[in-house]
Amino acid sequence: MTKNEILDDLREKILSEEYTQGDSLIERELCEYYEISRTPIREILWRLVLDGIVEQRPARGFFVRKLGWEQIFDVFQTREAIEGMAVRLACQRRETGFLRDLEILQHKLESLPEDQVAEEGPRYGRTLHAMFIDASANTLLKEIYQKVSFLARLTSNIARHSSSIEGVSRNFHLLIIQAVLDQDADKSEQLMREHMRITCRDIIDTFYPQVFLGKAGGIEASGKQ
Amino acid sequence: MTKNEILDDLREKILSEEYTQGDSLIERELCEYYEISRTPIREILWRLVLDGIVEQRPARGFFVRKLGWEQIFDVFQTREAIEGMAVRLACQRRETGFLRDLEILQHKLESLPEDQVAEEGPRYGRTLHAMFIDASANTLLKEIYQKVSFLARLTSNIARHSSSIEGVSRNFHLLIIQAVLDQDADKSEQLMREHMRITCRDIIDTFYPQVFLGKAGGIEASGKQ
DNA sequence: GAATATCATATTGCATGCAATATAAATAGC
DNA sequence: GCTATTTATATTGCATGCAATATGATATTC
Repeated sequence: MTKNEILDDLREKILSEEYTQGDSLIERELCEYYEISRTPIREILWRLVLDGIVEQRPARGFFVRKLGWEQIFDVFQTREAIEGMAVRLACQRRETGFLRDLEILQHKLESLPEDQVAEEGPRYGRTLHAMFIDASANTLLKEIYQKVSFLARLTSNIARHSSSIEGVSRNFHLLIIQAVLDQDADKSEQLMREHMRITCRDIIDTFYPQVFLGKAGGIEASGKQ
Repeated sequence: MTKNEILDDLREKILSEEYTQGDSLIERELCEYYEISRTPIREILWRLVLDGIVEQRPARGFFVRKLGWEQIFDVFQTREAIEGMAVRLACQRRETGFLRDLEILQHKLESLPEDQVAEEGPRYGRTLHAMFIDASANTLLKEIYQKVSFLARLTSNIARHSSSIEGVSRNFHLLIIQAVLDQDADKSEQLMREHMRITCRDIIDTFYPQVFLGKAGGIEASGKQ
């Protein structure tokens, strides 16, 4: 295994929760498993810190980042900011390649049978969101999104494959695509932000229903002060 | 010098452009200068990569990140997204400590004599922006802002101390503070975003006036495609 | 003289031994 | 029996030698 392959393998193991969140990543164990020495392993671990999914504590070592349910809000609020701006910027793009790709995805989403939305939807969704980030032509936004998307996977592995949530998402994706094709920057951003807020809310409702004790205050009353 | 002191020292040297952007950071030279060995120096360099101001290229080493003028747009667009969301979230905060600090800053800004705006303004500005990020109570947003603020310093060291730009910024800061005190989330976000767009534009106009050749297209016509 | 190939040097990549520190387990004191 | 202290172990932190690679200079060919 090359160093990059080890990096990808370890990242995948963390994202698929083969390692439990909060687990200590012991250098010697990783050395023995991957049959390389501590120095390159440490470099790999620093790269995963850069990805946001591992953290390093001085004199303690490296740990798989632990994200509580309340961090779901943090991730979605950040996505709302980042992806809202990205899709706004993407509206300026008129390259035929980008527009063509967008229309292809539009048709695929439109013609997706209801019973396949839960299975195929998430993949299309990831592609679409990444396309907007690319189209923003903002390297810093892209750099940040990389990290945020890893954390999104880490917070909501479980949320995938819920057919009702994916159905709503597909409708948002179609509306957003149309807004971008129409070069309506305000509308595209507004839709993307609403998409993030609603998806966040749906995930909480579905997987952490106890969070909204009464429905009085919504998020404010939920424990995130 | 402890390792943390070396980290701070090196970061400061990079941010103050004692190292030229794009420069190679040679491990052995740093070792001799700081009188420690390569292993801890490499750890320090990885932390600076995490700060966004250093980049690592395999088999080539570490380099001071090089940001062209066109990256100023990237940084301000990202700040617009991040800080717009942060100030929106900050509007929810009603802790007396936060509100008091805000009012103290408000009075300081109001009573700041015109001829001291260029000198004192930037410092108050940094404090205020950091306060909003803190008040957002979003750890991910804060984490990202850390990096973005370093890059902001790296792109626009020169922009500080321009009294006309700082005068405009002060006025925005006062308006934003009032919006937050009034808990007007929409207005606070809208003002923060406008603040970022205008500051970006002013910096380009002042320090890179050749960018807007004709004033036909604005940013779109400027070279950032 | 220009382009290419070869070689010398500088720099990073890797492995590993020892030191310092944190964790836990066992023991002593109350 | 519980707490505090000591001791033992496990793990990271640091330094350094050697290997692999990239860079730059020199020489060689056309």
